[in-house]
Amino acid sequence: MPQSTANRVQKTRIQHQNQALILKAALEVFSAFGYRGGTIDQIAKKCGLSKPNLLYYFKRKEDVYVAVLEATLAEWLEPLRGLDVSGDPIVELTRYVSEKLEMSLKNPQASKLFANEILHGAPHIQKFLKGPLRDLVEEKSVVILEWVAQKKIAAVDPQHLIFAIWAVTQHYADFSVQ
Amino acid sequence: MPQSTANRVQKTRIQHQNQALILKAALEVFSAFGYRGGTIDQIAKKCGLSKPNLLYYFKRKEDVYVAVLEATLAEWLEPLRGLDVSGDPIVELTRYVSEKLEMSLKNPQASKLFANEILHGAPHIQKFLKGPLRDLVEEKSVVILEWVAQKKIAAVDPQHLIFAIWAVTQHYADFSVQ
DNA sequence: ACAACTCTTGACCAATTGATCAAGAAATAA
DNA sequence: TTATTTCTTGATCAATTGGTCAAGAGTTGT
Repeated sequence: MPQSTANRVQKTRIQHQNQALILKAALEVFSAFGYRGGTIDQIAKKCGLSKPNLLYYFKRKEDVYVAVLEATLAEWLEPLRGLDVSGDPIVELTRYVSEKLEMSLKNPQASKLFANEILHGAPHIQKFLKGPLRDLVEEKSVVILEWVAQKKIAAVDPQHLIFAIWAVTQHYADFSVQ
Repeated sequence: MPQSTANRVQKTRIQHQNQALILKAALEVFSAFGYRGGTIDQIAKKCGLSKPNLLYYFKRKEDVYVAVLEATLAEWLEPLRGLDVSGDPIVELTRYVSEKLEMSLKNPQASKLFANEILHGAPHIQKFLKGPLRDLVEEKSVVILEWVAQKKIAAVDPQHLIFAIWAVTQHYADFSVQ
């Protein structure tokens, strides 16, 4: 039993390969149908594994979903790193939005995945935002709060602002595809 | 058999009452969990009817969903009526967005319902846009196309612009609630 | 009161779905 | 080779869910 139980830390070549297959298929399925709409049967069929085999790598459906979110979230937040407190808020935020939009257009599936997650109250994402990625979000929240304090921008909850930018860029990406 | 079969046109008092109950509960459920996530059992329990009784008024789950969409869509498009071709595009569109945002804030459930629908490719809504509400959308599409022709705004697909405005205002509403 | 129609529901069904398990096939280590 | 670990899957389960049906309860018009 890999992954879940902790008796094996090292990953086999096969593990790497199959987990990648699963995550790729899972992104397609969950982005198209949402968490509840997507089934592990679909995912298994799409990546050519049997259902029990898929469940050998990820014990529960939710584990697959969380893994997909986690695998995509880091890349997703990347454009946020560039936010510079010493820059002009308009310029900085515009650049961020533009970078994010470009990324959304290139990867509309990830876009839909997160949009769906947010629509349902972001129950899974919040763990990550308060986990390993907490630092980044907090750091940039400070930047935004600084701008607010300097009255350069209207008073907003930084997390909400970030989320809102996500929503807007994601939807623009969705419509471009449609 | 009311509704589906056409042997009864007149609606009973009880029919009116129960259909209203169902639609209200269905809006709550579908907006919270999406179409595939929401169940008719949930809806039935929420409005105090038995499941077969609910299915007496709406034969299929999809019928309930479509009915909710239809019941909400008319009110939803209302702010669009005000778009005036002779006005300034910026002013007109800004006013529209602001009216829409206010409505979204007042009715976040409808907001989430449509957001979910759009995320999944708006499979049901398109029927309405090309149905009884086609006129309104087409009329305002002409307005937008006029602005485009006069180079007052960038070239956009009017339907996409309308959808985009929906998406943005809806998400702002969602985050305000959260 | 009577008949006709409308409404309501418990019981039931078939399909889907997330998940398990034992047992065998493959790969790896000795 | 042989033993051990990893990988794979057919068969199977329990729960959920959309939907049906027949029979009874309630309502309404005459």
